[in-house]
Amino acid sequence: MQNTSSGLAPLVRQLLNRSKLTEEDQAAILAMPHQVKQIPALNYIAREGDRPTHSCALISGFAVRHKTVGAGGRQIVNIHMAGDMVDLQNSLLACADHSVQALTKVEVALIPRQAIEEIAFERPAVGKALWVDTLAEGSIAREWVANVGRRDAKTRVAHLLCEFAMRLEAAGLGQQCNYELPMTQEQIADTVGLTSVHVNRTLRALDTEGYTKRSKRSVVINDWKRLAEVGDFNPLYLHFA
Amino acid sequence: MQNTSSGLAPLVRQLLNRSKLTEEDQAAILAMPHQVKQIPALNYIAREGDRPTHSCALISGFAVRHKTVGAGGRQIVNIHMAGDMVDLQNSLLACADHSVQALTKVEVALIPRQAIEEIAFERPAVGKALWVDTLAEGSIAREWVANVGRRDAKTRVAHLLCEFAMRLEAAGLGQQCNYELPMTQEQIADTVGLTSVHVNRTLRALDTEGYTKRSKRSVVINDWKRLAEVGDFNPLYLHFA
DNA sequence: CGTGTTTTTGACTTCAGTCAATTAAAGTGG
DNA sequence: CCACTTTAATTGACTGAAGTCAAAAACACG
Repeated sequence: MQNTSSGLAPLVRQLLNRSKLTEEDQAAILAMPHQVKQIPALNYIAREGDRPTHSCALISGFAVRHKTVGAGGRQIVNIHMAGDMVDLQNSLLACADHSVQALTKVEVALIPRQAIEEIAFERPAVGKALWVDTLAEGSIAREWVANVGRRDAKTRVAHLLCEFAMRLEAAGLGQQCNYELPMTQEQIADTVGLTSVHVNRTLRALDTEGYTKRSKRSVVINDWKRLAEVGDFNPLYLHFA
Repeated sequence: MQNTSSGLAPLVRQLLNRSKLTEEDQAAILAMPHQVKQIPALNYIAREGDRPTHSCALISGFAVRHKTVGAGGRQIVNIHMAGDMVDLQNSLLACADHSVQALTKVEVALIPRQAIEEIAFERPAVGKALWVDTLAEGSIAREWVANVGRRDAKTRVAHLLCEFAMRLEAAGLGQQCNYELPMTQEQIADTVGLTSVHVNRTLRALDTEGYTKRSKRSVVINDWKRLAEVGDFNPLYLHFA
């Protein structure tokens, strides 16, 4: 398998956003055994209750992790893009406590659990990079707790737009101030803990007040600083080196 | 340092809730260099923006991690009890994105960052246990996103009471259906994303409707199953083995 | 005891949800 | 390429859960 053609190249790219890795370490990651799989939009990559045997890295497309609550609602608890490990969570822990769903058509690399554990402990730098990614993911989840717990609708939505912008750019998938948001307003609602109707009104307000310019799914951020301000957005929690 | 008297005994106990560790591995954890420190209630163990040089395991008492949002509110994003690693997060990542505050008088063990990294890679079982704990913590954060994002007040509060009950019992610090909740109603409010007034009304309602019996800070759960039901509580996400 | 939290309660407000209908966009098959 | 469906976005009128403000009661503690 040639390095640059490995399906795991996006994973390496993302890990480098938070950790240093030698050429050798990078090559070792690229050389991990894996199987590429296509998944159509809205299909499930994993389901709550699964006991997965493989870890899964996103090669292209977008996916979310979500939970279903008793009252029938759903809450999106993570958004994933190319290069993200989608379920280290599901791999080291015995049982999935949430589902992973493709938002768009998606390509994933399935990596045997064993291979992840081996590389993590044979190559400490790689192990540490994966661990750091796990921590960063936890950090993002905590920021989301604060976002849905203590911010009003406008701030919440603006915050999401900012986070997505920065992560996209870090993943090399778009520009921070001009990108495609691959989500319906209903999916945004399930992410920020609002209803789709209110998300609609809020997005509209952000447009009207000149923070953004949207058409279809495309988002143009007119003034990053101003949007970051209404969104109470401080990128520290993303832990990009 | 004798094993049973090591300040790190609670840490080992907690790790065993999610991972298997040989006697040898356990001894190695207990033997990590560390310094015990007392911290009075409400003091800070770490502050947002710190660049910590030590990791910190809780030996006794309770602590929270919280974030401050622009509008002046605060959101508690984690609750910690004896045996929890309070800031692996802060230790492997460069910069703390939240503060850690003692809820009660607290004893912590400060462990040099280096020592954590060494043991993690010299003893894969220990490294994996720490990693699993990191993942479990992320899992709890995700459940909190769902709790705050998609559940109503009564459900949220009941869920918190259930989570606390289970974690206390797992940590060997109390009984699942009869424990002391070391938080004011205002702190509960900052945890579940409500106001203290509404938390008061909600706790009262749970009492009136017979789910719980409270006096001061003590909580008695009359019927676990019923409370878990209104709280939409499924302990899977805690990932106790 | 007195002072300062914490808990409780009541009256009123508001932000976001609900319900329902309309418009716009994106597919689909002939 | 056009009628036909389906999904997504938008808008308006009304509701309701939780927030705000303010004051009283109950504790906790030096």
